[in-house]
Amino acid sequence: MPENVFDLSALKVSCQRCSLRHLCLPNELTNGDVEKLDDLMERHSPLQRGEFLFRQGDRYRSLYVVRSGSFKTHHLHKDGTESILGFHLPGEIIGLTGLGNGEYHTSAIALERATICELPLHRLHYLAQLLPSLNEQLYKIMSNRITEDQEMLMILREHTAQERLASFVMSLAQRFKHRGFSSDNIVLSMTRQDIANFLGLTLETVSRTLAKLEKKGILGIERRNIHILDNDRLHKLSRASHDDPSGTDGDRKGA
Amino acid sequence: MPENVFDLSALKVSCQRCSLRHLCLPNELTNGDVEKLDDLMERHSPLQRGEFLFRQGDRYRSLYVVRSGSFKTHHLHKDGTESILGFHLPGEIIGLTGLGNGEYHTSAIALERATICELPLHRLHYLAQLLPSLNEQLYKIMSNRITEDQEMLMILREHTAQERLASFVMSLAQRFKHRGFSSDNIVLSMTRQDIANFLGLTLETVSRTLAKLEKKGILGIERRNIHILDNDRLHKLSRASHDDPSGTDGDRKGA
DNA sequence: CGCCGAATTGAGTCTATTCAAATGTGGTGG
DNA sequence: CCACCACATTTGAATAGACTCAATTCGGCG
Repeated sequence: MPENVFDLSALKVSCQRCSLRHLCLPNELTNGDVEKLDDLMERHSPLQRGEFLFRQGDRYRSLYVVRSGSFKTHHLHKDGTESILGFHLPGEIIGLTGLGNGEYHTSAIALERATICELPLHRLHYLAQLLPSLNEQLYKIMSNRITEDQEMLMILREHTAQERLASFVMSLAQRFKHRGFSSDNIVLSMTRQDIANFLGLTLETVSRTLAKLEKKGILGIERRNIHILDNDRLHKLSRASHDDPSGTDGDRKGA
Repeated sequence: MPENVFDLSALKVSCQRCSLRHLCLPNELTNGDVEKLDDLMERHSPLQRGEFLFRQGDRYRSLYVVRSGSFKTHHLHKDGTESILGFHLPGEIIGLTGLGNGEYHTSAIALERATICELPLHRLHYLAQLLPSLNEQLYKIMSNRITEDQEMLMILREHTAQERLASFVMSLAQRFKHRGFSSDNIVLSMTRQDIANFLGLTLETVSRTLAKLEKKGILGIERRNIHILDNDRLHKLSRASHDDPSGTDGDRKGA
């Protein structure tokens, strides 16, 4: 790649000049505080696709922020099956779980070539004194994370396959948009199986449902590339049953 | 009940003498620190069944700890339906969501007569400086909460009605046990509808499934009272499909 | 005693699953 | 260049678990 504007790993990185600054830990911090934070953070060489950032059961080391690329976190059950707990885009935090008992209870895996910033645990300990505003920021981040997980709970409990997929696509689109990327042309870095696992469906159902959304003219799908053709109808599908009783699509759930 | 040993609201309460001390915020704090915390906390007169502790959309006020009784938190959708996000027993924290955007995104309702302790937000702000160990404790609590929500996600995605119910009952039993109550005789303070909503099922399915567990001799059920008759089989049912491939019960999911 | 909500029980339906096979894609090596 | 393999994805048919609709029972309370 001759000119990759977003390949942050090639630059001498700093929070201050990072394009993700407003999405990430430094959000809402003063310039002086960002400078202090900068000294606490560590950077590393990129991870390749499939590489582990940490493994379930590892002693808790650090809080991580995705700088480029994407990750998935998953929990491994004793019988070998896995549960995907989330996908993580640039600017998002990995490693909020595990502070409680001192070890990660999930594994984090790069879905593509990716870079991260690291905030080691031992620095977290005196961070509250050094950077009170970052301490508050961390409270907010964790609180938001709880809220997000709870929203996911609601989606899983009350939504059909179609609604889950619609929510999933919209969520990704919004997160892309928030990062300055196109919001109606998203690239999936995960497999259908990963999506199915995350949404509590089978990969067949994901495939079928995406095909159905394509046939309706709501999405354009070519392998990992998804074009959002009709945002309004997608939005209606994603939460129609709860927040918007109207609907223009033909087939609906139930009698 | 003429002599209710656990009716803490009748005592002049303090964290130091509170029987919940080791379950609650003061956990792992030194005596001196608990004394400081004591000064930050506020107590109130009891709430009656059905009373709101706070409502969705209220400006964020405080972190709450259940002292006695129980609560449910739920999110109200625009169409009037509700999603129950959790049940809260003595020693458990309410109000971790909402720190992020400054307002509660759920409502908290007493399921029975209940008392709470309150830690106002404006005190949280300087708490990090005053009580560094409590600050760390709060990180742990929030981290654990994220972990719990994620475990709930896994249950909802991969478990049948029977497995969900088994997990739910076991979770309650463990939490009761942890509080010094009987672990094989639990009293439900919530309705079947609440349980169904929480587990992503219908109340009919909850009723039927509980009946099935009773017929198997695993549970004894009389209205809101549940006796755990066969803990081993209950445990197997709750997560047999993932963490324990063996099973002694007759009917299983799938082919 | 009768009302009302909570809970149980029954019958039929539907969504998503399971099992199965085919298609497509990318990479490897002859 | 193309055969071949591994893997992801699509598509089809049948099954099953949970849902919806509906009626009944139970229990508390005025």
